[in-house]
Amino acid sequence: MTKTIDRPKITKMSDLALIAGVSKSTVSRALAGNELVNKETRDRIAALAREHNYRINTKARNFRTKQSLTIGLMVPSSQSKWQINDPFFLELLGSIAIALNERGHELLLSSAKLSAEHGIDELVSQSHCDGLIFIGQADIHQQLNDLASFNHAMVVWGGKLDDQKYVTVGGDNFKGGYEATKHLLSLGRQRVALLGDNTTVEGSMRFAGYRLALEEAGIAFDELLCIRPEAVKNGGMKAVQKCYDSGIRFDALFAFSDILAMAVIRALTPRGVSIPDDVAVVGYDDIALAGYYLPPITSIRQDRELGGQLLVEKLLALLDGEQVASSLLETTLVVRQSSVK
Amino acid sequence: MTKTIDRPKITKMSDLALIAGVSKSTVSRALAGNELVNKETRDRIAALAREHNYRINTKARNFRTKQSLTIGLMVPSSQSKWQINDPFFLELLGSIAIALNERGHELLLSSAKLSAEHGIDELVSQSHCDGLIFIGQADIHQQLNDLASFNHAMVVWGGKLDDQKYVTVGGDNFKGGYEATKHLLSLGRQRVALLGDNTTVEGSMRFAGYRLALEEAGIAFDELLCIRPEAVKNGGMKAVQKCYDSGIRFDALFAFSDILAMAVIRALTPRGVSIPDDVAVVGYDDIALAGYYLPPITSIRQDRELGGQLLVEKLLALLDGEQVASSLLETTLVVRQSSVK
DNA sequence: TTGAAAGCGCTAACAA
DNA sequence: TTGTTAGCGCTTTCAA
Repeated sequence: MTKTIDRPKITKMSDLALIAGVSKSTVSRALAGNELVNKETRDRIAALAREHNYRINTKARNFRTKQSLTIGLMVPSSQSKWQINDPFFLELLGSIAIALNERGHELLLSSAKLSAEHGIDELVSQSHCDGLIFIGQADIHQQLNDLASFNHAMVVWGGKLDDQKYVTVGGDNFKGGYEATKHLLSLGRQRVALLGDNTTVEGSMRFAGYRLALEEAGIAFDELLCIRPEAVKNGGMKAVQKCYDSGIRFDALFAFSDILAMAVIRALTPRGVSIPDDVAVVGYDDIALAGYYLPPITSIRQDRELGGQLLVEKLLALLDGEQVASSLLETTLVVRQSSVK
Repeated sequence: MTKTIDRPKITKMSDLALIAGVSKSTVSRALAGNELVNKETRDRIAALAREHNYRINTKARNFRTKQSLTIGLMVPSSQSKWQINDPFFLELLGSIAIALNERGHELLLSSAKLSAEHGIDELVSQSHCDGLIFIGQADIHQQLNDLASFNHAMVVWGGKLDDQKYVTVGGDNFKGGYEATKHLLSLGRQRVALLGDNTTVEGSMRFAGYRLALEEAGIAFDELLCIRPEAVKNGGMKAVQKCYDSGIRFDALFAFSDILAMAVIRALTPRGVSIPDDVAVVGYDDIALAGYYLPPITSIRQDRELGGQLLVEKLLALLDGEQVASSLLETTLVVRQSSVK
């Protein structure tokens, strides 16, 4: 009786070692590119591995080396669901994924909501990743600080705060707010309204920029022109409608996001207000669709490619035990037809 | 000399076992909620774990159990970069993340491009996940089939094909195309143009629906009215402009995505064409921004919440060794002002 | 330059 | 109901 000898399936290092006629350790070293192993032997083992379709077991490897080459991404949200309704975040996400991948890491998406019982630290220790990227500080600055002091490798997309213990990468919100407003004023507009939440970290800085620009132009700040989006669906549009219908008039508006800028346009157009003739509008973030709108939206651009790259670089540096500083990214004004015909 | 006895840091199960006065195995069972262990003991150990801030080592656990509770998500792209420029995919991504999380799984984002040297199977074996979700079949149907026959747990968002060996969840593209066209015809429009790539799996089915609707209305198909977006930035807009400027006229247009519908509107509006008076436009996907556009865009809605949920359920069932069938999701027409005043 | 051996922290078969 | 024991597949000292 002849046994059918089909090539045995190579699933572990020891199998490959057997075939190669060397020890497990040598295979391990060879596959890791360790120079201790003869270049010749190394190549031979690599070839053998390829030939037998052997792939190192990452789970065993990660377990043994106590690292995963995986980075977790969290989008803090006080809401119950994973709410990346902000296209900007999504675009940033893409650039982070690319940057990580180029460096041989994987990206783990955490849809986890933060709550009292399930704090961040629980998430962190549960998640199978070496480091963390947070997109947005929202209202969890304190929690982030706590986490950072626990010595977790983490970076945050957002603004820099005085007492902050974590590393951030973020656009210059102050400058962005300043430039948006200045642009509107330079068009000769006198009554520049504001639409956005100025209680968040980012919002308050944009607000400060807005105020400075007004001040420099010698225009008094008018609380009535500060519109807060309501916390409901189409909240931005409703707030603007309410404001306008109450008789308040303005000839320009700076919105804290492109989505809000679109809301303004949708609110005012049906009321016979022409954009930009009657009201010039500037948004923020310059999301892809900003240029697709009608009229195309003037916006403050934040470089998400660079942002994602920096977040990743800093985090990996942190993991290597290096000292890392926060970065403030340049913003640029992209002029389109929502402000200038 | 007195030794300072600070509470030892509990990092492994055996430590906790020592404290609890039981064996490692019992702790393991207790923490896993195994009913074999006395409810009393179980609770005691759980309390102890919490008290000592012990968290099970997931890497060791995953290694041992040969599973990771992690699902990989891939967006096939022939491009060199991770191109989720399609907002619909991003919204689907969100619902997948939520569905996975509710079931205790994590989501690994693969930004990997597919190429000749680095095929899918390599990606799969490299990645640390139990199963895979593909968003879109694009042009890799054959590769997906190969992969599926290799017995990989995988589900695909997309259309169902005859020779397909993998499980899909997707909208009814045929019906979607049919309804979009029928809607336009029901408005009394006679010359319904089409904007989209009808060579993809999804596109060809929408195209078939379009043709059927025309046929039923007794309107001859006109090749000239089929506009293909160019493979460049703003390709949709350019293609429509070129078509229009060459003198071709139509009174309605069905676009294969909302983004394309926006492109149509941007292309025609400056030429004095009124939407929807002169040309009624229908898009596809009903992305969040479709309702935000000016005019708001009539669109074929695909239920992404349900889609994400089904993808996840099917994949987990597959992992449990169950037999799973593909799903065709209902589409609904959402009428807005781009087609009806 | 290579091999032998120990062990990462956990689970699960088997025994008690 | 609990404990004992034997690994999972890999990396890494240490010794040769």
